[in-house]
This record gives sequence, structure tokens and C-alpha cells, in this order.
Amino acid sequence: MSDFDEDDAFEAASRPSLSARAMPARPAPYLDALNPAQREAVEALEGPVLMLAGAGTGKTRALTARIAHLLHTGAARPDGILAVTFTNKAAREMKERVAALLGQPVEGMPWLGTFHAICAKLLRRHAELAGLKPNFTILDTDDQLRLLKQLIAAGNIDEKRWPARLLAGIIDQWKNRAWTPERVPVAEAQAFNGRGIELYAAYQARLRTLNAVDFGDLILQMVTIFQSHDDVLGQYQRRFRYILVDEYQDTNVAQYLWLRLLAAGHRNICCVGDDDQSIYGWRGAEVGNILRFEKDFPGAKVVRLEQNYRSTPHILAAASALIAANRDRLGKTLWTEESEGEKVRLIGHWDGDEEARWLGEEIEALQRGTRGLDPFSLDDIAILVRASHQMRAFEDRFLTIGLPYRVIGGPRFYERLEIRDAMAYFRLAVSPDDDLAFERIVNTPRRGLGDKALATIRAAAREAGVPMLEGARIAAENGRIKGRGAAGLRALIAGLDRWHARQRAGVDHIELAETILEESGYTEMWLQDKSPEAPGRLENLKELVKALEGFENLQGFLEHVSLIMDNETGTDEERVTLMTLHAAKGLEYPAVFLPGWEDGLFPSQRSMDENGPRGLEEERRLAYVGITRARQLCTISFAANRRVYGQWQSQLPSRFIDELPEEHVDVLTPPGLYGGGYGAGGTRMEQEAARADSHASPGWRRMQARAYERPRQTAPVIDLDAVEIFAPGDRVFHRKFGYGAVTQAEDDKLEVAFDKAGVKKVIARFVVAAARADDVPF
DNA sequence: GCTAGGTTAATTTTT
DNA sequence: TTAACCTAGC
Repeated sequence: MSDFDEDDAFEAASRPSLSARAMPARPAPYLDALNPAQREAVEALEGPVLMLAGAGTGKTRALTARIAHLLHTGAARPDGILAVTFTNKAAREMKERVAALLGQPVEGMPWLGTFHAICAKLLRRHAELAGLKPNFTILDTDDQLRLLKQLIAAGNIDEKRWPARLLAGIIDQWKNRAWTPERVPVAEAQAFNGRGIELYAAYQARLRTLNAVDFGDLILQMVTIFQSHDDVLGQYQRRFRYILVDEYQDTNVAQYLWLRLLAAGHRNICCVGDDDQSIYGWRGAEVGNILRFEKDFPGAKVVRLEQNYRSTPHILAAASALIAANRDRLGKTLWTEESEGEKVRLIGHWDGDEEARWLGEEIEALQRGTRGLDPFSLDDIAILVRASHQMRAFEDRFLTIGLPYRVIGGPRFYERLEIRDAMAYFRLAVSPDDDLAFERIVNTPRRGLGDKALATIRAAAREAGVPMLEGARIAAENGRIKGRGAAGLRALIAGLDRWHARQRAGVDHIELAETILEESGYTEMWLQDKSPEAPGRLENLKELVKALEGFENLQGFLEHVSLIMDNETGTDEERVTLMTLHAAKGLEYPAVFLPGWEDGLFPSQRSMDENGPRGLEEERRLAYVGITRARQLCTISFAANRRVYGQWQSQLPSRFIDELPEEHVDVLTPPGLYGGGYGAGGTRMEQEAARADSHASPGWRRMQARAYERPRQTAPVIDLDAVEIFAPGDRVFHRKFGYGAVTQAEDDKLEVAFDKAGVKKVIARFVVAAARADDVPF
């Protein structure tokens, strides 16, 4: 089922469009609010423009002003502007802000939306060129996985060794690169045990039969259509006289091709982005797109937005120095008119628990107002972590001290199990031939229909060449389904028939939804469930039904699902925000905490291992994003010891910490805390002595020594400890398992027969050669 | 078909 | 450590 907002597309077409000519040539007040650079970017309407907008430089303001300017001057009509974003949230915000600038609602901007929503709308118009019907379904990850699982099983592949998730990832990457099955390069032939391309082709064929597409297809199919149908392409090239793209650094190859095709004629394309904030390489984003812009569009005007309206000078300076260590960047110098503020604060802790404890206390202190700073509202404070599992430590701590917090991210409303189940029922009421929905709910609640019954139904459907619901009907009638399941299945079929009939008869959709949840036994299922989540799930179902109120019918609602996706559970209580660095992009907070700055955690070892220097640069951009979220106060912290997958590990402060300029950093080093060998004042000998004093353990000292030995300017990507390569037969030592012999070694994954602990699979960096066992701290 | 207990593996996430 | 996934036994 589609998770995003296709709506505007449809409603806009029927609305009177806001005519550009209707606007008198009057002064443009929106221009007055712009600084010279912004104004330059806004007024350069013709030809390619790259707006390099640093963090906090008023990017959205400039972008929306540009749209307003296009409309105001009459250069374009609202439906002649193509404005693309990545998220529905960004699209919504842009629409609102343009409306505010123009002082009237922006109706008739049918082509302002996400890449996916706009492509979906285009693809519905030209579905037949892709072998689809205009009412195709858009599958989400779950549907996709279910489908792939079937194909993997059909291909006699062991799903345990070759999971559907992996295949989904591979196909996704291929689609991001705009490779149809025929165009996947031979170099990829070994993917998925050599069966990848074949399964990809099978998957695409299956999608076509189901009259369905996945997210990647929305873009890919449109690129394919544009490439092979000049008339269609020409039509849209003429229509979209002006193109605007937000977050250009996040575009993947397919999106890039799509844009380039559309802009090829008039070349009025304005891309806005920040190469320093490209943090989505792992999902196909190509920083190269933005770095290459001037080559792609010769004669492009490049405007740099460098005046920052968000952060204090120290915060900006720290962030700038950090990002300067990256090689692949266009380069910007952020500056601000703001006066001096707090330096970036740096603090080390003994372990992760202490870090969490300190953070909790510090937040409470900020709330009260300390050190001459005005009190902060909890709403003004955010904790940004590299990986979501890091949030737990803080949640635990905040729960014990009763500090209210909210977590951003995690499964969205519409992704939740109960919502997806309910939606599947609704989908079936609207279109009974939705097989994926049918499979989802056929045994939810339990109806005694297991794998065997499902296989029977599927077979019956295939034999008769009908959807699964019909197959089920056949199987139920001719007695192929027996026992407990038969009654359950018959009841389900009767229910689905009834609900579909009512839906067609135009019964009030809210009432219908309630009936469906009631009669299907779905609500009852959760009422009976005694697990702690059950009440919350029932609550969510109520909310779902409530969300229906805003729509005329179920179809409309199903198209609009995305609208409920970020419904903040509105409590007015102040709360600290916890989220990942990725989720924080585009946001800002007066006070930001950045915990867990330890090598291996951040920068993430995996990122460095898998992508080498490129991975490290992306991690550094993530660090840059983190620091630049802060308006007044930015606090970086790390712990010397941390439990990683249940095992205690000693940690080294992040190499990014070494890259922060000392003059902009304030090292908070309460007695007994480790300052990180960083700008702590005093001579090195004094520092060492002081530290040895408070922490006399040999392991501690060794760790200190190692911290000093590390190169200051970070060239090496790989930690020395991680370099050690083992082969079968090697004697090794593991902190927890003791001594053992390597039996198998593949990259950094080892199988070791430990003398005492038995055979275990371990990661190479958790062991050292037995001869070096003494080097292991603690 | 369901549940309890063992096994396994472990970023980032939008559409 | 933990959570998700799977298998064996009811």
C-alpha cells in the first residue's frame, strides 16, 4: 500500500488554478526579507542555478521566495512549476510557506511534491507505457518482502542463507541506479548467489501481473518512459518551464536522470542542497550529483548561501573546522552576525551509564538555568545519537529520574502492525482482488488457516486464474479446506463480500471501518491479548478510525495514508527529544547533546569498513549535521568504556573530536573524569600524571597512551586493532572467552574454538593474537 | 497451530 | 544485551 501523499495531484486538477496574470505587478515584499545571496538565487530565474545552502542559511526561505517570485512576476503559472522534495513534510512546509509569502492559499500547484508522489501521478497517466493499469497499487516494504520470499522459495533458494531482505536491498540499489533487469551490468551477475538478476526480472514480471509497483519503480518507470517516448518527454519538458529541487545532494541516479531529462530543453533548473549534509549515500544518494552540477549544466550559476542564522560563532567554527577535513566538497564558509556565545562543550565519562546519568543531570540543570544561561525548556533540548540503540541508555535513565522525553523516528504510525492489518481489511473492502492484503489478514485474527490452507487457496486461485479471494471461495466450496479452517474461511469470505458490497453502496466509511474491525474479530483479538502493547494498539486503531473523518471515502483515505504518518501524539507537556542524527537533518534546537563520540561507534566502524574513506567522509558530514543543529549550546560527550552487544569494551574518543579546534571547545572535566587527551591544559606530563593519579589501573593507562599515539590528523581509516588478520590455526585471546584457536576466518568474521567456552563466532576485532593477550585492557 | 525456549546477529531510513 | 526469528514439542 502506498505510504505517501498522492492527493494534491488529483485535487489540484479540478481546482481553478491561480493565474499568474491575475497578479498585479506590485512590489514584492518577500524579496525584502532576503540577504544579497538569497536574493541573487531567487532572482536568477532563467538558466541552471545551484543554490549551495549551508546549514541554517535560510534555504527554505530562498526556495519558497523563488517560487513566489516565479508566480508574482508572471514568469510561470502555478502548474508550470515542478518543485520536488524528498519528504511529504518538506512538500507540505513549502506549500504553506509559499502561501504565506503570497498572502493567499496556493492552489493549483499540482507539481509541488515528493519525487515519488509526482512520479506516481505521472505514471498513472502513462501507466500503459509500463504495462500497468492506471489504478496500480504501490507496494511498501512489507508487501515487497512477502513477494520476494515467494520468488526465492520458487527458485529453490535457501531463504536462510539468502534472505529476502538482502534481495530487496540489492534490487532497490539497482533501481536507484536506474537499472532495469536488462540493464543491470554483468559485473553484478554474482549478486545474490548468482541469481539476483534472474530474480529481479521475475519480481518485475510478478509486479506487472499484480498491477503493482514498488517505490523504486515509480522513478525508474518514469525514467524509462521518458527515455523511450520522446513525445511524452517533450510534453512535460514544455509543461515544466521551471524546475526546483530541494535537498539535491540526496538524489540518486534515477532521480538525477529524471530531472536531467525534464530540464534538457529549457534548462531552467534550480537545485538547492548542501554537499556537506549528504548523509544518505547508503541508500543510493550520490553526492556526485551535486558536485558535478556545473559540468552537467554548463554555464550554471552557483550561489552560495553562507550567512548562518542559527548558531553561535563557536558552534559554527567548530563545525566548519570539522567538515574541512573532508576532501570531496565544494566548500563553503559559514559566517554569522551573532555575538559570542558558549563554546562547544566536550566531556568524557567513565562509561555509558555515567554518560547517561550526567546528561540527565545536565538537562535538569539547563532547565533550571545555570551558568548565566537562561533556563531552557525541555522542548528546546535534543539528544542526537548515531544509532537508535544508543537511545535506550538515555530512556532508561530518564525513566528513573522522571525526565519526560519523546523519541522521534522508530516505526511510524502507518507502519505499525495493527494499522497495517486494519488497512489490509480496508483495502480488501475497496478492491477484493488485492492479493497481498488478502494474504496479510487471511489468518489474522487466527482462523485456523495455516501454511497448508494458504497453499491450497493459492493453488486454487492459480488454477482458475482468479484473485486469491476467489480462489478461497472455490477452495471453501469444494471442500478442499477442511476442519476448523473451513468455517473461519467461509466467515471471512462472507464478511469481505458484505463489506465490499457496503462500500460500493456508499455506506458511511467510518461506520464501515468500525464494522469491519468489529465483524472481522480484529478488535476482539486485541481485546483478548494480554500483552502490554495491546492497549496501545487498540488506541492506535481508534486513532485510525478517527483519521478517517477527514475523508470522503475509504479510497480517498487509502490514497492519503501519508497524512496521518507524522501525527504527533499531542501532549502539551515539555519533553526532551531523542533521535538519530539522520532524523535530525533539517531541524534545530537551542541545546543539542551529541553523546557517544567514540571511534567505532561514531564514526561507525561498519561504515568505514564497508565504504572506506568515502564512508568516513559521510560519517564526518553526519557529525557536521549534528553540531550545526545547535543554536546556542552544543555538548559532545564520549565514554571510555561501553557495553557493546553485552560485552564491555574500552573505547577511544572519536577521531572527530581531534578535529575540533581547541579555541572553540570548552573541555568540561569534573574531577575524576577523563578529558580525552584533548585541550585539557597543562603539559602533557602533568596531564598524564594527573590522570594516572585518579585512575591507576594499567589498562586505563594503556588506553591513555594509545589515545596519544593516535595520529592527530586522521588519515588512516582503520583502527590499528582492527587490522589484525587471522587464519585458521592461529591462537587468539578473547576478553570474555579466553584462549582459543581459529577454525575458520572470513574477512573479519572468525570462528574460534575456545579452550573453555567452546566454538563461537566472533568478530576479529574482539580478539587479539594470544601472544598479545597482555595488551587487552582490563 | 501455537508456544516456549534456543539460536543468531547486531547502523543510518524515506518513499 | 536483546530482540527477532526459528524449531521442536505439545
